[in-house]
Amino acid sequence: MKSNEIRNAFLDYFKNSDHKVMPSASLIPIDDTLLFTAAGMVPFKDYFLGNAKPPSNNLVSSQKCIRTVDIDIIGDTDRHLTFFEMLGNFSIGEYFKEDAIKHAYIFITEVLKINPEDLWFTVYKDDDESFNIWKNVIGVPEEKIQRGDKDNFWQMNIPGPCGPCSEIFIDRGKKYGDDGGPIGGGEDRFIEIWNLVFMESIQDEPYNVIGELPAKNIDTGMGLERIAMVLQDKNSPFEIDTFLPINKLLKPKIKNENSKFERIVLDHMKASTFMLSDGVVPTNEGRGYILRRLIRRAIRAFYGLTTNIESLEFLINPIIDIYTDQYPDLLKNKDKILKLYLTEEKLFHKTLEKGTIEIQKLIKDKKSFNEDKAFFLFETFGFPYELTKEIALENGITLEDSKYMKKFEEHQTKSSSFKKQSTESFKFDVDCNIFTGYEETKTLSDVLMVSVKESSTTIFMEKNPFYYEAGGQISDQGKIIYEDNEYKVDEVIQTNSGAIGLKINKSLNISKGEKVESVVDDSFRRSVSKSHTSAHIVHSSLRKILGDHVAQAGSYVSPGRFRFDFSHSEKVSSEQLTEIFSLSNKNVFQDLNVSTKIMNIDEAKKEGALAFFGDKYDDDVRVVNIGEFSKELCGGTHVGNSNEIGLIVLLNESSIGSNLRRVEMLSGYEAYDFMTNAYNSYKNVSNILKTNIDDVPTKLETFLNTYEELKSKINKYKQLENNQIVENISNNLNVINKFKTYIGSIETDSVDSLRNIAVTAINNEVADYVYLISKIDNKYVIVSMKNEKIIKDFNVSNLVIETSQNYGGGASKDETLSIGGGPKDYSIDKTLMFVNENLNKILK
RNA sequence: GGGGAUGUAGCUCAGCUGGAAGAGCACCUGCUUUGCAAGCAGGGGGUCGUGGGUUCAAGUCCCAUCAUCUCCA
Repeated sequence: MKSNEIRNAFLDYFKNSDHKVMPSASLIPIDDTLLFTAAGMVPFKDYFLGNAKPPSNNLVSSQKCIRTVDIDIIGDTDRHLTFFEMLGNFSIGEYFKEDAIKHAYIFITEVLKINPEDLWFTVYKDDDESFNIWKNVIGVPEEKIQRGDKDNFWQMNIPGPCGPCSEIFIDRGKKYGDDGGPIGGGEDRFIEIWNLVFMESIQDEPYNVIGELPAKNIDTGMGLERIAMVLQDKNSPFEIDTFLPINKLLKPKIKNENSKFERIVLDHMKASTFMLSDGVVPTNEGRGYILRRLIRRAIRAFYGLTTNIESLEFLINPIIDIYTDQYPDLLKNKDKILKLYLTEEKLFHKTLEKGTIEIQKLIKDKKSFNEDKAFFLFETFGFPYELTKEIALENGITLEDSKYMKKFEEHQTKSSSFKKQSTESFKFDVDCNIFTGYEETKTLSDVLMVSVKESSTTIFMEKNPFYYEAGGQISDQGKIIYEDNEYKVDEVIQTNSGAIGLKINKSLNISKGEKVESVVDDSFRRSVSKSHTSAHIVHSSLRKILGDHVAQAGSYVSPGRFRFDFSHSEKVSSEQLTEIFSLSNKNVFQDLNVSTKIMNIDEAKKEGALAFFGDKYDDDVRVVNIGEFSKELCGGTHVGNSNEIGLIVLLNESSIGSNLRRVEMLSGYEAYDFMTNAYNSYKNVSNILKTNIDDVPTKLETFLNTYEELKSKINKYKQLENNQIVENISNNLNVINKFKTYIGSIETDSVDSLRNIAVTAINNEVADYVYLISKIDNKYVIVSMKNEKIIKDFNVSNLVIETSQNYGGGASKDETLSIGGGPKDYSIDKTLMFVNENLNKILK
């Protein structure tokens, strides 16, 4: 069976068993605590946690996934992949163990027609219920059901649902390993194909089971690549139909066989293609960094396979072809994928070149080149260790992996010292309170819960107009009114379950059931909304002027001020910026109606609404329309009409990492204020220049030109003045033993001049030795110079250092030209006398 | 979030224990040549990332900050 057929068979089977088919979500989860969608249930997390209502209690999906925990072992095993598709059926509080097991068994044996005799099963050690279902309901022989420990218990790293699971294995026969079943037998022989998770318990913070879940859930996952491998009778997933076309292209380029490298290239290029398509941009942190590592590892592995330096670009189009039916976005994003991939490849080449230069520098000193240096190269320049090792070997240096790894681990522990988040956790037994902030800024409501801690009170109302920081928009500010007293809201907080609470830094005596009015600061809210709507307009303009590859990478929306980060690989030219912001403001002045609509996700996508981070999975999403100009999924607050924004002003465009740019802007009154100040300054300039505003640039230019002319004239005069002084010197020379010397105090205005005088006197051979002292800005400066061709064996700096000490300073140690001085007062005459005496002794 | 490195002419970079801002390429002018990175002579171009501090004196030392690269989380 082809992968496509398996996928369709799976979806069809469950569709016919009363499941709703859900499309594959983006690889970037909405949940920002996760790096990637790593399992089929990730997009449904909120349903399982009870934070949102599912469109149907029974769901089925084929979900694209990225799993990077074992990135380092990819290629070493037959089983691991970075990118894979997860087939899964889910039940939120409807069917449980028995039906889940039945469905799985029927699908595997009847639809996929796998011989029941090849199947093995595991259950959690205490889970007799599942054991009995397999044994009695399905009729599996007892010896083929094994009891496992941790591997058969599913839990997340947060307090919440957890539960035992049952796994289905296929015995691939003796040639793949030892007897003994999945627990105890050969790993490559007994292949896990399906994991059935029975969410039935609740765990607390250190992950101990503390009770039963009121609504029990089913979450299952079957790796498509793995089942395809079994059905297509291949040794590894790299040989199945979704790898075949690219494998065929790679094979002819291979000069040095290495199955690990080969697998890395295939796997990582596929994963990278999907990640790029879903909007991940290679950068140096978070998701982008994972992507960068994947791309770079692929390139490095490819270099291990071939002798021709060639781009791996040739694999991208075929990968898109393989998946284009199932994931049409790939084709749509083709240009973006290729462009971003190639810039990353180029960047990596640069890194390698730079690293090569650095290693050549370090390896010159062969004795001191060691594992520490190798790690330094890796850590600071990203130069791969294997390459360092090779180059070291060419230079007769052997590096020990264990020493290198020790450095690596030190670095890891140093980096992982994370700062503790001080999130207070509230046990809150109400789903969610109601957000009224879209309609009003003042709400009178019942108090649901109050938490008093030390000197602060956090109040949860049934209804609440305060916006909690999300989608870049900062939390609202305001107050609450209780028994005619007003209290400032110091912080808006959100519980794990999504309820919004207002924290007041005072101890208040309010109890459940009382009425409290919460009031959002109106002008604050209006100001934020102006910025948020502006951000959408700018986003749209950026895409129109720069292209569709522009994707939001983050934003910050506050009153009057907002910024927008987006993927783009080069500096935005000032012409483009002008275009972008004139387009944005034109739309502001177009009086575009801003409307929000709750609509079906598919419908919204069909209409081309832009989604920020991945796709929302509620059937109903909130879409913000700004006329026809912008359409985005968004939960934030907005103005009613674009003209309320007033004005959008660009402050700055900059880079915030490779492939990431940031624009910072002002909106509303702040924009006006900025422009007015700018205009006033400009007007001031025109007043100072005594010209009208339009002529400022030309006038300024002529001024600058004359300034330059004058400057050079002054320099000329200064030179003349200096020459005068030099001439004066020439008339007052003291000849000591044929050497023409001058020792004296000079009146001048800068160190530069003094030095210049000395240099002119010596270079023009007016004198053979000068010692000049000058008082400039209440400090003493001494310059002494000799003609090194005539006076040898004499270090002029000695005298300068010695005399400078009287002034509380020091001097340079140059033998020919020494500069020194100091801030303390000391008699110039005495100094000159001292120098005279000493010079006489030295030169005679 | 934590570590490491870098920021000097349009580009690539040098600048040691503080003491006269440099090289190569590119550019401009002239000459010589008209053939593969042409040669010779001359020239323009720098707030030494930014802001403080120490010092008689900071590209160089200290502090802060920004940007870029890189590793880890």
